[in-house]
Amino acid sequence: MNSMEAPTTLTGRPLRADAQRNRDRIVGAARAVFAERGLDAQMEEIARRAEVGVGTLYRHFPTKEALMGELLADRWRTLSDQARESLAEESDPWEAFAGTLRRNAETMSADAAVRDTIMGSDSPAVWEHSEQARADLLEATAELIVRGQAAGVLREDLTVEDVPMMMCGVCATMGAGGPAPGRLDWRRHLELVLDGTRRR
Amino acid sequence: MNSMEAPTTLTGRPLRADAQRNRDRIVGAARAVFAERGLDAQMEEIARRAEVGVGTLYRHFPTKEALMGELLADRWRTLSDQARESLAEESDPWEAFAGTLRRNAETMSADAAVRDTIMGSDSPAVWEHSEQARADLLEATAELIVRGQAAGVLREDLTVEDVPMMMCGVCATMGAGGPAPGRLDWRRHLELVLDGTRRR
DNA sequence: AGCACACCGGAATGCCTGTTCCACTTACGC
DNA sequence: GCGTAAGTGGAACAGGCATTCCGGTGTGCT
Repeated sequence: MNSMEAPTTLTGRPLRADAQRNRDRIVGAARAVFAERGLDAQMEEIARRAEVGVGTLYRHFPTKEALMGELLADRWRTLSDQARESLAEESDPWEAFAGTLRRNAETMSADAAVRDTIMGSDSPAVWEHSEQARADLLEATAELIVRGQAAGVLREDLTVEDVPMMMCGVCATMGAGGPAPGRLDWRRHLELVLDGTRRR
Repeated sequence: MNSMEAPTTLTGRPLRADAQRNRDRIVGAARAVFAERGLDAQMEEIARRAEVGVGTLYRHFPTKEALMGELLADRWRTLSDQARESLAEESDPWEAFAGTLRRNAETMSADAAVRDTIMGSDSPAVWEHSEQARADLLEATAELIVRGQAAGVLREDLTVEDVPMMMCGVCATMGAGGPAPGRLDWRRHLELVLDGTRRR
């Protein structure tokens, strides 16, 4: 689960050994830099961290958005994997639901770029590449909800679409120590929100 | 309530008539442009909309952040005025609390720049100018909470700081039709969150 | 009316960042 | 070993945008 890329070039041939190595380095560096700096990480920094020239970076990914798109799809795979794990392992429907949201929130708290993307003040180009992966995540989420509702622990009117919405909200409070006075505690925020999804 | 500016120049003298007129135009234009474009509105557009040269704009406000800071303080006055109104007019503690949040959310939904500021991925320079106004808002909010808790309609552990946090979350879903697939409905989000603040 | 000085406009400046270009290396099949 | 297509680095380019500069303009006061 959760691999990364078809290692072929457009002519069908497999990537040359050094090219493949560089590609991996770039993806790794991008993951790190995007995670800490968010969507406005700089291409040059990514290149530097990958110990590669910018030119090389652009040989592998046509634009910044394409690069981010790749990572985004991967992140969504992570999230839906985690959801499906809860679905399989956890027998208590409430814990399965709440636990998934908690775990996924934890994941997003470590990646500023996904947060930025989810809160989406940016171009659609980033999203395009990952429709499928996102759909998978929604599917898993839907199952969690149905199960919770069947057990009578989740409000009847809770929708799949509500979850990304709430997560978007929680992500907004994760901005690493922004200038907003008074500490924001996203874990608490999440608990508050979760309580709002409980069957009264 | 809710005025705007000391109309004096640094030498103490009152502003020249035309200067005062321009200043007003600038503030008006800035309010509009910031409201619709958010924090990354462009100075040139503000100047254009105010029918004024950029130079003039900079004569009145040293930087973009200073200008935004001014508007921000004003917005906070709006919000706390609304809170105090509820406090005075509404006798039902729950409605006073929930109504204020609803009204204030409605206000913020009309102003992209405050939203951006609250979600704060930006410089502290903007905030500085409005500490006082923000403190006022928190004070009013605190009263709403205390009253609600006394009446037993709000969870006992709800804090003043929780409110900006939740509002921050709701604001995140207001991004005017961002690229995120599936419509986000901030009003629903707010209701969900409000339910989370209710006494069980 | 006439003079100073406050004000104005907007072209020009400077910086930041994504993207392109191309002379130079290097992997790999023969 | 050699030739060549694939791959590389990083200087240079381009567009966007806040901010500055300064020659010109109009207000307010006497």
